[in-house]
Amino acid sequence: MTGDPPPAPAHPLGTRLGYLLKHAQAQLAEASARALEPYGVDGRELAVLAVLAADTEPVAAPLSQSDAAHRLGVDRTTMVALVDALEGKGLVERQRSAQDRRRNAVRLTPAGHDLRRRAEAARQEMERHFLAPLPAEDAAAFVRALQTLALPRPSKA
Amino acid sequence: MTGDPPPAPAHPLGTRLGYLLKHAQAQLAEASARALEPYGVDGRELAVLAVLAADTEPVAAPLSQSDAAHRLGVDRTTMVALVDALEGKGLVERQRSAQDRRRNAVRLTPAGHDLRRRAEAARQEMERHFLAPLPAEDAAAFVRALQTLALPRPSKA
DNA sequence: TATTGTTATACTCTATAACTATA
DNA sequence: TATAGTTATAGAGTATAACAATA
Repeated sequence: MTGDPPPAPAHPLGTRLGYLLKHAQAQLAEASARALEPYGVDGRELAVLAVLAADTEPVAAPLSQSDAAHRLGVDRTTMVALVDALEGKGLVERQRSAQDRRRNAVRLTPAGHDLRRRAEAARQEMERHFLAPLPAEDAAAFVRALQTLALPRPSKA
Repeated sequence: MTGDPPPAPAHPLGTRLGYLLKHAQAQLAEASARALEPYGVDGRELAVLAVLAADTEPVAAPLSQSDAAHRLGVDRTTMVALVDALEGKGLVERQRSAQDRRRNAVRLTPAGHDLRRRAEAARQEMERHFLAPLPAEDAAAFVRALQTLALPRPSKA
């Protein structure tokens, strides 16, 4: 009557979403650190460069630190240190806005544009490798599911 | 010739695995905190109770702090504070092992067993709700993919 | 010598509060 | 009054180093 017990999970915590997400992130963070190490930036710094590049390419007004912080989902006080680091590496420049002198226009330098392109390619390659244990369709479905779960949900409207 | 530009991603970072995993975890952490708040434990503490319960139910020797730390994937110094907290809440007991007096046998108290059962039910319900935006099959596939990606890979053998 | 539990310490990431200069 | 940038500070989480007790 008592059926076979379910195959004891090799990892007793392997069914807990919290544990799985935490460790998936840890694995990715390690791979990301390795992949970006030659470029002298970490994942968060590269994300800042990406955000700046995305809204700088047209003739549109460059982003302020607050703008960038908002798009990145971090506090504006966190962005200060981030921009400090990137500026110290010569990848971005601060410039007081003429229209509103409270704001710092943050722009990619030519070196910043160049590094961003190369580091982004490395990141994409790293992500491909990270997802490689999954069949291509599963990998795509995984990313879609993550987007559904991670991006703001309209439920609490 | 130039086809329509790809629908600008509402989130410019919504295709970055690092960003998605980080935010998915943040969403889950929030939901977890809410769900477990009535029980007075957080997700990590509940995971400790689960690990202890899994290996205590048979007559097997109870786990030491090191054992528990290893199964949880945390440092043994981290486990000290975790057991301190759980002991302070009356959910576990430390007992010097008679066979090896260096080791602390950590056991669930009756209150610990009871709370673990109830809090685990709440956690499972929380996870169901968290995954609810996904069709059932996608949710199952997502968890399987996470297991593949999060649990140790034999690649570096 | 090696291991367990422990403490002290330090480091990362990030948020809050308060200040300044501008608006 | 409100906002942008900045600084100082504090908290969470976790790791490393060193020590005592035990093997």
